[in-house]
Amino acid sequence: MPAEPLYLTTPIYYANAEPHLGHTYTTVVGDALLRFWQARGRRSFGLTGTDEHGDKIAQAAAKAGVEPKAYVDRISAAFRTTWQEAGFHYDHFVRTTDASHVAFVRKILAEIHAKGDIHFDSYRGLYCYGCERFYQERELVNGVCPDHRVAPSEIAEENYFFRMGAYQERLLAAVETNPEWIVPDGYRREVLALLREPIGDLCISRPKSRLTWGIELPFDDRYVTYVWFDALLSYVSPLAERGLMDLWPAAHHLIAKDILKPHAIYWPTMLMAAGLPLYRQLCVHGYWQMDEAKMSKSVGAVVRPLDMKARYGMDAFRYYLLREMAYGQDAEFSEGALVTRLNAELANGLGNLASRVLAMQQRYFEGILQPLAPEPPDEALRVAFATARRQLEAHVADLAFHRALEALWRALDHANKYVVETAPFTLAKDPARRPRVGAILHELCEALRVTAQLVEPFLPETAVRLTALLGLPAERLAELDLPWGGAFPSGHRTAPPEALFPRIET
RNA sequence: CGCGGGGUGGAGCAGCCCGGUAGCUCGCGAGGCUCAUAACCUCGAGGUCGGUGGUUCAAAUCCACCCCCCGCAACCA
Repeated sequence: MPAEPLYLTTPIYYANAEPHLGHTYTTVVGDALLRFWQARGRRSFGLTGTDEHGDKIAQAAAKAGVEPKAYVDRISAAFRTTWQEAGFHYDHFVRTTDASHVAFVRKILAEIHAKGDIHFDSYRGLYCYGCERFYQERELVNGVCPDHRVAPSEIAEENYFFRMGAYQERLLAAVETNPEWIVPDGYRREVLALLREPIGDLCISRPKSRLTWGIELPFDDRYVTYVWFDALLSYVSPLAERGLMDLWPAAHHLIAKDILKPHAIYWPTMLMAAGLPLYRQLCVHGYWQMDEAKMSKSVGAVVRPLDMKARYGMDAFRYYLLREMAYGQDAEFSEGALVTRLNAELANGLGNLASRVLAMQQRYFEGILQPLAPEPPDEALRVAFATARRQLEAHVADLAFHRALEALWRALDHANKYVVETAPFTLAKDPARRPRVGAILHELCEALRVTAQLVEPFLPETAVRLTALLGLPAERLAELDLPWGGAFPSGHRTAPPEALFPRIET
């Protein structure tokens, strides 16, 4: 396994609404990756958090009748408690209102300004006083603001601009020479297409007359910085604060496709200007499409993660998200499909296998493990699980979680066939065949143990429960290289079965 | 106009990057088993892999063109 550490980030979620399906998906992926690599001995550090400044938040707060800080305190807390109740792992939760982050942003802005990459200029555009924002001509409907139905005024405003274009060539070279830098490849091609056009300058300030909810520029107190300089730097500021800057070059950013441009264009040029190394990889995923006709009324257009947890269990929800979407592509979210997978793959596949094995183990041997005595079908079973591990690990390294799970389920299918083919329940009727029955069940207990280990990053609760049912200590979960046959000492006793995934009747 | 993604048995999808028996889940038909969460196993029906042309001994997979569908186009993962 790689010696290089892993610094994994989710986006720093914009704190203008409570956590929904999109946030949850990215965070599930992050959690699964952290668990996966930690189990394999890789040093890792996970970051998530909330992006709390800006227009939209000031407006949302005003609408809610509270101060911006009170508003973001509430939303940020909602994210944190949601992730906690969902059982997600991460090492740091950053808020862009953290004092250390604010200080870090000001420091970087001052440095880039001193270096000459930030200049003051006049910006001319179509401004709607009702919306308090500029419009592009193509956004207007018949020349008027779509909300207020009035023609915007052309006004000039002075602002600070980051000379992003100065780094365009270096950025292009970086994208061209490193094909793994932005994955999947479709998104890299999209970035290359963007870089065929001049990227120009990036407006990075807002006058306080228009927006006060932001970080004041260190070189002009009439302005606050706007959005990206603030938000993107939150990937770095927690490391600086904690003395972990050595992790920075190992940064892998998980994002959805809507924020590709800021991450693939603004961010690397900002890093170049700041004299920091580039992040290691940008991992871009698609959207969950919602077909409202297929959603139950109680769910509606917004899928709340804790509702899903309450209804189906967190592991089933995680399984569905990871199994259904091919990372990078869009997928459709449907509760019906979730239930189908829960029943077919979790309950009938994994759950039922555990149930039948533990039941026989209980019935024939009162839970006591019997000695192994490998025969050809047993060897084939071992090969199936060894193959599953190899494929699963290769697919996770490729972010192909759907294929990783599929690979493990092929082994589980093999195990279910193995039960029918070796028919321990038939052999058990013949006292002379009892040792063979015991050996078969031992093989199956090993299969379940390996399953618990391999599935842990994706279904952490299930892994723990299955390990406990096998009568093993939780630490065993991390011992991935324990040889087949080495998990159960002589006289070991397994627990009576219990349903890991009750079927959802439809 | 541009960019991206799709078009694979009844439904939903994977496979395509690294050409060589078309796979998964659901649904349907028949049978088996009885350890198990009416679960499990076997067999079967059902596909000219959007179209045309090309490369190749060989193409769902590579290339070209075309036809449909869906997103994006300065701040929703």
